[in-house]
Amino acid sequence: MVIKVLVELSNKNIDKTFDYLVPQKFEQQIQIGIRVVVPFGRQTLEGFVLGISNEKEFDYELKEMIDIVDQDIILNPELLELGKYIQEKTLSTLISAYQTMLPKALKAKKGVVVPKKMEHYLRLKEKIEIENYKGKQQEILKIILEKQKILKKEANDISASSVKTLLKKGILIEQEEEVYRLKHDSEIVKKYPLTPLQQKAVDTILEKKDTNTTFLIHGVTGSGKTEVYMELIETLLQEGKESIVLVPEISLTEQIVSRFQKRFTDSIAILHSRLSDGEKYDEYRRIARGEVKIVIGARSAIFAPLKNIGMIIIDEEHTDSYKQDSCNPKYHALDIAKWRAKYHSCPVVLGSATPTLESYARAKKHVYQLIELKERVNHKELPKIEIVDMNQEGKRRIGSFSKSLISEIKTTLERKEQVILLLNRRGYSSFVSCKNCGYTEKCPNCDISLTYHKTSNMLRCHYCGYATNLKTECPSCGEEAMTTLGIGTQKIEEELSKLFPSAKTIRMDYDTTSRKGSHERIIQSFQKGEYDILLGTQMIAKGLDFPNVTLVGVIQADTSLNIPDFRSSETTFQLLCQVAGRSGRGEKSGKVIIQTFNPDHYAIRYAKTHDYEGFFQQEMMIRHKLGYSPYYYLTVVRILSSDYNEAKNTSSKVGEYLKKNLKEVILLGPSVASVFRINNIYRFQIVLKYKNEEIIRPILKELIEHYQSNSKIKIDIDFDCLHI
DNA sequence: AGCACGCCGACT
DNA sequence: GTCGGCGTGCTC
Repeated sequence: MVIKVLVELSNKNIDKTFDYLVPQKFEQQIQIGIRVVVPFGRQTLEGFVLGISNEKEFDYELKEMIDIVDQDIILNPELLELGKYIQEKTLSTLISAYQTMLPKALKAKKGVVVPKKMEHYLRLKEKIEIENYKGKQQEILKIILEKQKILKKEANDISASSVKTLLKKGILIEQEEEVYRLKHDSEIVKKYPLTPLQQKAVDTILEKKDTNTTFLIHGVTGSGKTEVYMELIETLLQEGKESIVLVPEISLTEQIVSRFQKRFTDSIAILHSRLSDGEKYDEYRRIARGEVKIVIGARSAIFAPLKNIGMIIIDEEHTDSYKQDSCNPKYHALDIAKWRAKYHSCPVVLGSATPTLESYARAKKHVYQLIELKERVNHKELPKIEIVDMNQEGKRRIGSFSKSLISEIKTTLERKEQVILLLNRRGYSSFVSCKNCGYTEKCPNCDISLTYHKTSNMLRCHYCGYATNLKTECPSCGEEAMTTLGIGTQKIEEELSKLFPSAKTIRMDYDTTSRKGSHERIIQSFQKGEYDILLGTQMIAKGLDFPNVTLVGVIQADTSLNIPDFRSSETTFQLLCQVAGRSGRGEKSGKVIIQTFNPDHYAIRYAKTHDYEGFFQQEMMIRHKLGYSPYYYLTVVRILSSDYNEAKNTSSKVGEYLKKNLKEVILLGPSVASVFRINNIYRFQIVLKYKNEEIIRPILKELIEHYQSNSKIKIDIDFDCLHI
């Protein structure tokens, strides 16, 4: 027997299988999709079995495989196919596609470490008469009779000496078994009756539950999308069908997840980044063995190896973390969802209060079926939003707080209600703005905020390469106040403690949530009313449901507006709508105050009136005019090298090549990437704007292959990129 | 990733 | 003449 094995060769793009002989003793256990250990050169590696045959194709001597890693199949036929699709779609290696689909413990690796958790159990050796035993011994044996086995630890807690005696007498035997790490506690919760609107949404989707249809639920914040999802899932569950639910990031949507968990108890598996490798392995195994009917998790949960999927739900579908863009393969969970839904012939359900322009445009063109939920379940109006023009505040403001925000916080606290304050600072790319008036310099060619490059002290457009010297004097108001400094949550926290010394504030940002479980702790203590004010970055904007929050304040809406990205208006609008939706979810109606230096910006104006449709129309017009998504697809080709000249020269060469071969494609660049140097690797980029993906794929494939053997240059492609 | 092969500079 | 620098290429 000969097997074809795909091994991981980190770095190098050797993406082919190697053939090995199978020793007789393993032949029975060999299946396509399991992992085996093979000798590779002088090293020993794990790899996936992708093919089995009886004769060798080559005339040289084959080596023998060493061992089998798995009894069960890791890559089932669907995942094997899916990997090929990802390879094709993202032009990445097949092995990297398979590796990203799997939890760490099941990836093919070097040294073999399977994190198994073992426990000692006690079982009966043979049938007994319970009456023959008294006291503690009887107590232990009763449990075993009822549950077949008992944890030795538990039995020891009852009476260690009795355990010893029973073992010695040969009445009990001890066995070691692999166990799951996570406890799945059950707590039955009441089902909320659906509103007529929710019921209608459920009915509409269930009508097509056996078809490969994509639905877009456009539901205002508080319209009860989660209840709709749960109802759909329950209906499918009764038919024996499984569901996947994607949420942006479990720790940020803790409240939603716990509602799912309570309703579906032990038929649900929760996958998220804060599980340990062992816990992830356990959850994955439960899914693969068919012990789980519902999988809820962030992006990678889309690969959950369920075998009879009835529906894939993507909540907050506009979330950009559904696209993996930091490492290869750069895939979007929505594409994977569509592929799997086609495979299982089931619907995809997207939900958002602020869908991406792409999704909403598709819904309008009837590519997706649109479902509107325009009412909150509490039948209250959406919270009233007040825009505060910070240009007009002058001396009235105290620090970062306008007069109206201060007085609203004051009255809200007096009413014993809670406040959420959002500081939507995003630190990843530095742009320069005026401390005095909020002005940000934009590229004359691209209408994109310029990025500050410290090394050259220049402002650059990383779309087209335009560059200008940094001026400290603001071109708008004339003040010497152009600065890269931003305000941070810590500074705001300080100001708050001075303004409202008796209010208890809790801060939630990257710094306060890095420890495991800290999100949950912050959310729970705020929910219990231990704090009056929750101050945080955008991680507080999504999904939280606190009935006692009646005021939401946005400290400075401009920060996200000025990010040098063609989606910055959309991101700002989404963020403002999302965070506004945290207010007035209970019996009392809510209020929102947005502080900004750009009160006339359309993203802010449309957010004020909760006018998604209006924003959509306006933003579509702009995207059309500037030639961005959804009118054009965007793909970015990055040229990376530790040698500056090599990177620069190659990027021009690549630019020439693309220009020559892609006549219908609009090329931007080559220019320096937004982060010009990472880890001493210089980065140049070329942006492709196009209507037909099929044209660019073979050309880019050739480009990758051409540079594959070049050790100095790395070509990195992000198909259908969200950001440039 | 490792490790051998291989083709040029400064040494016992 | 040889020792060793690490660029290039291969691993069933």
